[in-house]
Amino acid sequence: MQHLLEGLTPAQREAVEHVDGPLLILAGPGSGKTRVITHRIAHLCELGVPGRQILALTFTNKAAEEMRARVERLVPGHAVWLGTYHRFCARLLRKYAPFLGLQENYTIYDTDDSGRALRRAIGRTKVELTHFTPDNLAYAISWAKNKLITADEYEARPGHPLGALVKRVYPAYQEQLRNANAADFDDLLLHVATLLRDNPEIRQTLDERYRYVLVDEYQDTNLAQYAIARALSIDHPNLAVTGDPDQSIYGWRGANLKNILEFEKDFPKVRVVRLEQNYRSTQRILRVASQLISHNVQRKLKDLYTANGEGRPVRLVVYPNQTEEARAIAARIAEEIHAGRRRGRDFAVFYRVNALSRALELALGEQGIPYQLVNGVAFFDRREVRDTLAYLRLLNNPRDDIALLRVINTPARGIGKTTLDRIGQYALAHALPLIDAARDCGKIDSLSKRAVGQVARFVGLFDRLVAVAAGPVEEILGYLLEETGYRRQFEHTEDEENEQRLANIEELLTVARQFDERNHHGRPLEEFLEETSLTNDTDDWEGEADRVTLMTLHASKGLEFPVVFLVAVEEGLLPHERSRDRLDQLEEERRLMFVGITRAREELQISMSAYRDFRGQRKMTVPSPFLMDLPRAEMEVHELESAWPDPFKDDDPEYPFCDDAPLQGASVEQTPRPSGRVIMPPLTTAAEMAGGGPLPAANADDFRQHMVVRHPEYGLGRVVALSGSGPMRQATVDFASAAGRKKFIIAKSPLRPVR
DNA sequence: ATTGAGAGTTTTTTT
DNA sequence: AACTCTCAAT
Repeated sequence: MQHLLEGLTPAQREAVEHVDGPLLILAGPGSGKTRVITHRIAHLCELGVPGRQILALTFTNKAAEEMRARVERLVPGHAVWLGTYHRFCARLLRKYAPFLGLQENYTIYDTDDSGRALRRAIGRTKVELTHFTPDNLAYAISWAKNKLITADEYEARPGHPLGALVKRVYPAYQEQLRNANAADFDDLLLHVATLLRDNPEIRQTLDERYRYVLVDEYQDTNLAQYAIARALSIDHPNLAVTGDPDQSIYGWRGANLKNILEFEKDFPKVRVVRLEQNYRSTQRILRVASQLISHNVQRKLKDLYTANGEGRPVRLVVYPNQTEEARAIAARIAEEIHAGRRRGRDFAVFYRVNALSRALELALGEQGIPYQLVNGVAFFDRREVRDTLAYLRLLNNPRDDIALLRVINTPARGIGKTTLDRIGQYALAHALPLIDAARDCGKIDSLSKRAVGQVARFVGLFDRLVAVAAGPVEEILGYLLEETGYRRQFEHTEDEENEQRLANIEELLTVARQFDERNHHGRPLEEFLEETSLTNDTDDWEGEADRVTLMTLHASKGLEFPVVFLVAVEEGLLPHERSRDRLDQLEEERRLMFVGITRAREELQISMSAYRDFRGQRKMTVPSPFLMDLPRAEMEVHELESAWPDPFKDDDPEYPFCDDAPLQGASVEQTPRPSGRVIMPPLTTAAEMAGGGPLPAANADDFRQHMVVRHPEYGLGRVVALSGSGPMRQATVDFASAAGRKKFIIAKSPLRPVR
């Protein structure tokens, strides 16, 4: 037992040794929170608490996996229930489905599915969507669910047109789901919360069963999650929550900061432990973080301190455009790696939105640096994967109309919209799921003879598939891919896209095989579907892999890296344009940046670029107001006084900056700025960032005839001729500048393609 | 019923 | 820029 307490501070130890009664751990970034939680779980285990009485809830799969691994290492073999809220609820719902009008094989609809269901519901209610989009409605319904407002209970605020619409559509949508034996993400929580509220015996049983409940990232709980945690902690109020109000970044998902701020009201006898010492970052990084977050008004004061060293100055850099930004970062990473000072996995680059990853991917690719994109295009969102899974879902839950609509004509079977409409009408009239209506297609008069034949064939196919649906998932998949002809449509073509599709299908088969190996009980299909619905990526972030990590700020929460780059800190992006108008949203954006900064252990660079291509357009940026919140005086600021172009006489948006800016690494004091607007002209080229070392060679294969390229001395030019190959490949370039026409050996030249 | 062109629209973050 | 949706031609 002693090993669990070794090396802990008194505060940490207090939290770990706490056994009965409510516990609130207020943990700043890098304060060893995960360590405390996992050690506390282990401690409980060693005290003899059976693992099944411990319930640890997280928000992300990543956090859950991390914790599971650490608990397993500390006390192997204890079956603690550890996972995300959604997964916990999904499990519970399997068991108690009938209480909520569902069957145990219910389907979990993700955002895409529920959007489709919602569209159908809108169609059924015949409401006019003149002023709103389905997305508006979806958001409003989700909001209501997070607030524990059911379809029956929903009341529109007087004079709110959207509310009036929701009042009509929400029940219809809910009926869709119920008929399809499906639940959306929000339902998972809402149903369980309702279950616990309306069934005292069940609540009591579960309270008894889950004696010790832990909730991580409590600042991110919404009302439904809050209600669930509370309901499980009435007879046995051993609820331990951890969180940091300054790291609340999910307000848009209904997270309610009050839950953590008022925890002490809910449980007057709570023990509060504050973990404020930071073990992660240098003093400088921490000061930047503190200074930034201190600008939030809605905040409890908190001191962050560390015994770590001063560290290197935090750098603030302005680049001319995002390509330069990405290249400079890539070059810097490459240099550190080649010099043997760092490894790939020491680095992370954070950005506000996924769309910003592309320039970075490209630049890292040019340098040959392996990187890992976290939560980019989610594997399970790809069309072929969704199609295939839809087949599985239909097999598992034949009432899943959304799945049926997805697969009935995929691949094309000559069952078109008209046919489907007619079947849909029949289904509606007879209160049948679509599959049963399809089975009755012979009785539907309006159908053409040909249509009846096609539909009947599909039903036959479906029945053949159902016959194998109890087996291992990989077998079901393999069979259905053949039998449906789904795989065939991508085979025997040269099409690169089709090959990618096939590869993804193979990948899905691998996922299935791995699942089968791990799971030998009960209902493989059902559990496989649950797992895939609640996970968004197969290649979860592997801290082990020696790769540079690229991810959104949201995804970075809970992680740490020796070196962090935070890019595109620009007005409209961070803070995001949709968060500008409301103070609470703006403060959430600031917290988001705070989270990003505090991921860094040793080095941090914050950057923006003067121009950015976004949504297909090149625009001059405005520095993020958050940059004004930073202690610029003690940072290493890279900027030039003179080079900022006049935005009003910008007739050449291509390249407003000279390339040979006399830029040294020395820190430049920030000058006073007029009228609250930061003037931060650019500087810093890839060459400069690389510390004056030789430029990494360009990849000669990237050059094409007519391509626009850039030369640090001659500026922009166009490739007029290419010759040779490999290291001797030459390019002839016409420069716009006085340099005129020049010839280069690409590998030895500093030529770079533009974008 | 299927395909293709053109228009139109969109985009935060996650389960 | 990339994607989806709509509508018309096949």
